[in-house]
Amino acid sequence: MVELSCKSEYAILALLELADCYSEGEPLQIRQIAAQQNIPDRYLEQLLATMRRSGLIRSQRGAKGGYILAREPWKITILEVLNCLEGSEFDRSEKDSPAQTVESAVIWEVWQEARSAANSVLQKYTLQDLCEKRNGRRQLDIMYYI
Amino acid sequence: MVELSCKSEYAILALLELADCYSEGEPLQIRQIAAQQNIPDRYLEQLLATMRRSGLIRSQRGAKGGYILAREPWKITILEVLNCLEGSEFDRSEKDSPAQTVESAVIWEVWQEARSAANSVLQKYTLQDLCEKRNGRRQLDIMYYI
DNA sequence: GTAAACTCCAGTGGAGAACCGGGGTATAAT
DNA sequence: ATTATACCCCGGTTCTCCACTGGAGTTTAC
Repeated sequence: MVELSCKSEYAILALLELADCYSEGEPLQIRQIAAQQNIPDRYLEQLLATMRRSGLIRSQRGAKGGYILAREPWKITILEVLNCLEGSEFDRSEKDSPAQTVESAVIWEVWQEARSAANSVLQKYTLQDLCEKRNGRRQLDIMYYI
Repeated sequence: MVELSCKSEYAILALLELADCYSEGEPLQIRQIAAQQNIPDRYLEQLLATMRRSGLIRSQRGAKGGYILAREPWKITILEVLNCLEGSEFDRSEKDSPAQTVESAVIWEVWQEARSAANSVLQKYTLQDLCEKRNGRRQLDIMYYI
């Protein structure tokens, strides 16, 4: 019914890369992330920029520069990431519309209930969780290969 | 994070109208629904057409024609309505993408989990439920008015 | 001071949303 | 039968957003 946008997937993929080398303290560069995850680099650049502006990641300019997570991987939830990207411009004044008619209000409430159900799922997963999930999956793949 | 489309809201509003006069067995006309809920009628026509094609409502052509719910109001869930409208054209072969990389697969699974959490909320509400919610709300409004 | 990175701004192509309009067809009432 | 009333089908339009590209500027390591 609602598809995950390409944008959001790219962003999460990039953050997973950053989470991987977070412990090393060395910044990762756009090019490397883009190559690793097969993302158009000029586009990824924009996504990283918006994530930087909302304080999810930090950037280091100049040669040997790149991006680092602003917090530990287990302190960044998937919900945060998606909110940061999807909610780019919104004046809450009318997006969270008070709803003109009674029926609209009722529909809106149901929709909100569904939304918050989804959100609570997205909130319980951190970047760390996804990394571990992935590692587990990789192990499985290796075992099948043998 | 994800807004309810205008289209879907219109559709549900229209169905609520149809649910209201379902017991009478008389068809309701586009114009009346449009006027009642303030929906552009030529647009509403298209939405009703797609809902008819997917068997949610029935139509009566000619003079004294109009639309009627195909089933009782408590047998139509909000999820059904949304699925019918949003999923217009989809070959499941690649929308439910098997995901190329391991990380994509992991992300996709989390997304599915969130989606199905939202869906189970949308599935538990029927048109009947919304009508009752609305009636309750109207009662409240009257009481406040007094 | 130069190369390697990020930063900002601008624009393009395609897709879908939200419409509008015209001509066709079925049906009830006369 | 004819006519008025409604649905039916198809097409086009405008607008916005997504995914992506490009260029000129800025910061930093060496």
